[in-house]
Amino acid sequence: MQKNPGPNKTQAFLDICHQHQLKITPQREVIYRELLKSDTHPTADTIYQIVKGKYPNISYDTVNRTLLTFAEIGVVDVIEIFGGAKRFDPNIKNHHHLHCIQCGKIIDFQSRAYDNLKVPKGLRAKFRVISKRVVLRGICKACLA
Amino acid sequence: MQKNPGPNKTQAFLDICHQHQLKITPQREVIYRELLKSDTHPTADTIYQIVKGKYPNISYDTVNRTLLTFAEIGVVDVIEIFGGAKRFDPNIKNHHHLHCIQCGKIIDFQSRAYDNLKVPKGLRAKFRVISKRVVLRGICKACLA
DNA sequence: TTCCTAAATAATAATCAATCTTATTTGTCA
DNA sequence: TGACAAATAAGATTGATTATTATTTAGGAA
Repeated sequence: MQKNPGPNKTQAFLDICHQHQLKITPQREVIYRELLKSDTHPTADTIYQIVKGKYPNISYDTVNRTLLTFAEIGVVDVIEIFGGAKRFDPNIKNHHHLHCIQCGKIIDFQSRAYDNLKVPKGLRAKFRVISKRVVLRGICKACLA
Repeated sequence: MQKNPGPNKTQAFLDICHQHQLKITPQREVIYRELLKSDTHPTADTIYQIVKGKYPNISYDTVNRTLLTFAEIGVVDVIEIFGGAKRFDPNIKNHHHLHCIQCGKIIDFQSRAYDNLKVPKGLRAKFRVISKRVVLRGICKACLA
């Protein structure tokens, strides 16, 4: 029972690439596909290691650049983790983070309430808010045990 | 009219060092003093450049290690900025961030409402929350102009 | 279909932040 | 004061990311 990206997501990806005048290359396709299959916020290097199994000639730079390009056109999200490499997340729905300060793990969660947080009145004149994210730092279940 | 750290803050700093059995070295004192004077969330390198003016022999490693030590004993806060070096913040009161995605600036703000955010019910069993931070990403006033 | 061109890639070098190693120096306490 | 553990300086090392450049290729035009 493997998670299946489904043709819909893949098609949407191709459409967005076209919208942005990005060429569809085998590298981009395989990178996107592998990222979709993942559920652990992989780093560029993790994706690189996986993809290299199928395309031994691919370079790390291509993987990293491609993932950043994906972030620019909005098909993936980039997560910055304290003290570590960037992580890429195919889940682009607005979400928030649990950050375990023991093991460093980042866990996504959804919260309608957090999505709808009110921006403090005093700020509205000084800053145009585009997105909101709540980061809860603490200890995850595994580390508590 | 320069911002003055004041003897109280300095004394509190010395006390906390003693509590943690940290030796009081000239390097630690000057690094702490310069960080207190700053209001721009400097990086380790920024502090290094400033301190080097007074102690030409100080090494980057010492500045960086010292700042991390300060973070461990809770006298400074560490901020992770998307795609950049760690930044250090002498303001350890709970606070939140505006992150301008244009110029990269981080602006602190206080919000009682955000401090008191409710943790979603479903999470409480899975995660022990220690601190909460809201990051509002958008465009700052200067960049809007 | 074939050709052309701009875009993308691979390979490598360079950069930047952060950490480690080791010899030396220095706070702190007895 | 003297001893010793802690801290520092200097330089090397690691790891992630970005830049450079020559080569290849996707995709539109003829």
